[in-house]
Amino acid sequence: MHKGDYQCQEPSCPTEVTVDVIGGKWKALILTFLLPGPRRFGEISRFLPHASKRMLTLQLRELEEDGVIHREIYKEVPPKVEYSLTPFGETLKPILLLMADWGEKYVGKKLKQLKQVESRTF
Amino acid sequence: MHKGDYQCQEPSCPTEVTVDVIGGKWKALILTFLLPGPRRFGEISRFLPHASKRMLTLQLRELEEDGVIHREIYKEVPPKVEYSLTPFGETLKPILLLMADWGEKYVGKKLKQLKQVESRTF
DNA sequence: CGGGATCCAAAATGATACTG
DNA sequence: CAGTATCATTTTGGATCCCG
Repeated sequence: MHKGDYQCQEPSCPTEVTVDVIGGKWKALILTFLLPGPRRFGEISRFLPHASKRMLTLQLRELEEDGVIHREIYKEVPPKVEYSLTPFGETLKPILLLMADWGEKYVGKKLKQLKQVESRTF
Repeated sequence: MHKGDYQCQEPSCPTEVTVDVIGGKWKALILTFLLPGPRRFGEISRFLPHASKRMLTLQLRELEEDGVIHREIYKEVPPKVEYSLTPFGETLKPILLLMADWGEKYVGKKLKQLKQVESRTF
């Protein structure tokens, strides 16, 4: 069978493609946040208080380049920019929902684990 | 509704938990590779030729700490170490399969995109 | 408001040598 | 074979200032 001899040579490895698109530090979070509908930059920023504006911008640009989100600029003063999932981006929905589900189920486990690490320092 | 006011404060944000577990550079790849059954360190390494032994070790340790993989050491000479999914790790299977499916569908798109970037340099 | 540009600190990763 | 240790380098990320 030699199934073990298959090499994951980017970028032709399927899982690697997906990781490349949604694997960034904040990408899955951003995309999940966009699932219900368009969001302004400030909304995303407030949703992810630990991400700097700079990082957010960088991640949003990459998502845009990959064609999963759309950036709509309203010519107003002050400026207004809305981000939304493209039809292509919508195809990620099943993965994003599954990730949210799994995480919700195991938030407790993760919290307990972090507590143990904390207590080690004392 | 104010749904936009929800803040993703780690580690209690569901999606963030999932990203934390499978979001590492090689983690999704490793876990997917382990789906069919146990694998030796060398097999994983050959599957991911772009990952250094050092990185592989680090990622495997983290996956082990998160309880998604098990490390079985056989007291032999030369040493033999097998990695396998734990029952907990198996719960990630739906996500991993979906990620592989999605990637397979859009490998072409990604390749085309990379070609465009290449041609820009000329 | 939604960024871009720049500089710098810190973290992630690579390269290499060594080991039970 | 399956790592560990150390050092060099690259990549990320934060802080700050500026701008339309």
